[in-house]
Amino acid sequence: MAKQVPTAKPGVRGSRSGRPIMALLDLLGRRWTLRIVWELREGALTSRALRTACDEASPTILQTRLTELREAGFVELTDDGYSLTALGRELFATFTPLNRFAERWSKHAGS
Amino acid sequence: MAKQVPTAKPGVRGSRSGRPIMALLDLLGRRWTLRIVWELREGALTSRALRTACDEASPTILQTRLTELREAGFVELTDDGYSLTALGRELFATFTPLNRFAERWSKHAGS
DNA sequence: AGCGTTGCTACATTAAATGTAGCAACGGGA
DNA sequence: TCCCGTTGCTACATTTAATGTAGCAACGCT
Repeated sequence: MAKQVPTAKPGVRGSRSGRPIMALLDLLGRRWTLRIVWELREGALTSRALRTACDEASPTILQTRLTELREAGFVELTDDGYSLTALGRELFATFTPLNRFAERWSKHAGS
Repeated sequence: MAKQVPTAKPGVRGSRSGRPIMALLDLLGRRWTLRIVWELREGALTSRALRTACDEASPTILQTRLTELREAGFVELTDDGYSLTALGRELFATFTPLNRFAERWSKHAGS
């Protein structure tokens, strides 16, 4: 079963400070998590396709992150492969300004 | 000197794919990075104060992340301690929807 | 049956983070 | 001037996480 409360696993301190943003930052601040959500933005991917999209990251860690993301309710496994849930799509939507910011950042090109 | 191009260090694959968002996701997807930006949101903090804010994270990794964030142009060291640059404040601004999302997520409370 | 794909796991190696300690440099006081 | 607290930062041994390679069982297809 999925967790009933969106609390990130222990391992990174500050995960259970009670502030949801902390749990979220903790979860998103783990390797490949942001990338996975990003790669699923346009639709479902099979585990292998996701692995390819994530530059052949090790299946071990992808599986770990996918499990975490599923427990958090951001990702689900459908007949088409892994896919963002409605909640996951909401999460991705918050990245949109981040993407635009990244473009500006690249123009900035060093301090 | 700071890097001239906002390319995250090697170590995580997909850092130098040419797409700025990838380099940014890579940088932000490292432990404590998001948290540090978050904790600096309201003003400068000394390295010790930041460490306290980050739940006594090890100074080693905080220093590493601060160096990366400085090279990326998001953080600077002022007389008052570590502080977000104008660019860093822009970055933080993109977190605002994330914060609101985190609140919704906590209400959602498991799938 | 045979093949290819799926999601997923084992496990040894390598890399990163942690925790504790402590450094040199600066700034007050006394 | 000497002491004391603070600053930013580093060393280093231990613990934890990620990587890379291999391979499993289950499903679908022909």
